[in-house]
Amino acid sequence: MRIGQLARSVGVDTQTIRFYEREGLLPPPERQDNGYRIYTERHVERLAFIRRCRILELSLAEIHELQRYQGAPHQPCRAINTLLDDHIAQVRSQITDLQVLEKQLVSLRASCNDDRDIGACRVLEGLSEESMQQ
Amino acid sequence: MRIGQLARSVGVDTQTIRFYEREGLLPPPERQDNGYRIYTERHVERLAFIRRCRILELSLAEIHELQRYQGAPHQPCRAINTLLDDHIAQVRSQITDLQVLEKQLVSLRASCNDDRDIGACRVLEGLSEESMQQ
DNA sequence: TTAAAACTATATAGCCACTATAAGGTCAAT
DNA sequence: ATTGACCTTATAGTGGCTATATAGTTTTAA
Ligand SMILES: [Zn+2]
Ligand SMILES: [Zn+2]
Ligand SMILES: [Zn+2]
Ligand SMILES: [Zn+2]
Repeated sequence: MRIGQLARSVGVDTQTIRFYEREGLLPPPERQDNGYRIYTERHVERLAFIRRCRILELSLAEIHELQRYQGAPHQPCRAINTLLDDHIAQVRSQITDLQVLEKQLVSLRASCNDDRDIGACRVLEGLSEESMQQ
Repeated sequence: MRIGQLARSVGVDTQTIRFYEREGLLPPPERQDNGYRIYTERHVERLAFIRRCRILELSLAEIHELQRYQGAPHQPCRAINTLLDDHIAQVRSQITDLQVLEKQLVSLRASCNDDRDIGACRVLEGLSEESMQQ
């Protein structure tokens, strides 16, 4: 199959496929005489794997690491689970940070209503005050 | 004061200050004969404002917009509050997305322990299965 | 006094994971 | 013969910095 069909069947852009190839995540496929890339079912699976990892927001480096593990099936899988644990920890830390952020924003927003002049807007005041610093 | 002192007093890198100047967030300061930038207290305040906005993860475009509002103090502040409301909505949506992500990751992680061969690792299986797609 | 350290300047590239644009070659159908 | 859909490579842009290279200036210390 050609790149367009692969792209449609997995739901990514053709540019993204070429990008993954350049980044070493997708093996370079055979070429037709005219230079067109020709993909196999293996490529579909490989690309789908990448996409599922990306949905979980694993980085390309992490996906690369997982692919290396796939090539060594007789080693213990501790490293894979460690990778996942680290990623989960990072997602949790992002959530916590954003929750702190949300509180600060809501508190700032609550300091003003919509019926003031900008010159008297407490939101702008809040952003201009030293007290808001951290 | 020169750029280094401004940087230290607000807690940013000198490069960041020059970057903000290029982006139009910080007005170009006077220069000494040798070309060195000379800043005033106004610049300190302006940079501190930017930094406080950045702590709240407002984008440079949003900060630019707020600065424009500061120049028109006799207009109603509705636009400011709308900007903040939009930003809060976006932060909340990020939190929700990350919470969904966390659940998926934890569920995937729970499917395996550390004592398997990579060839039998359920985490890798999960990432390779079509069922995980969405 | 001079050499080193610390500061300043500009310009340019890199980060991440794409996305967009340009400029062109290939192929099937009309 | 031309349209249109597809393919190719190369290059630049996104955001908000951060790092590097190269060079000029000021301050400090031997
Ligand atoms: Zn990760
Ligand atoms: Zn207001
Ligand atoms: Zn925002
Ligand atoms: Zn496992």
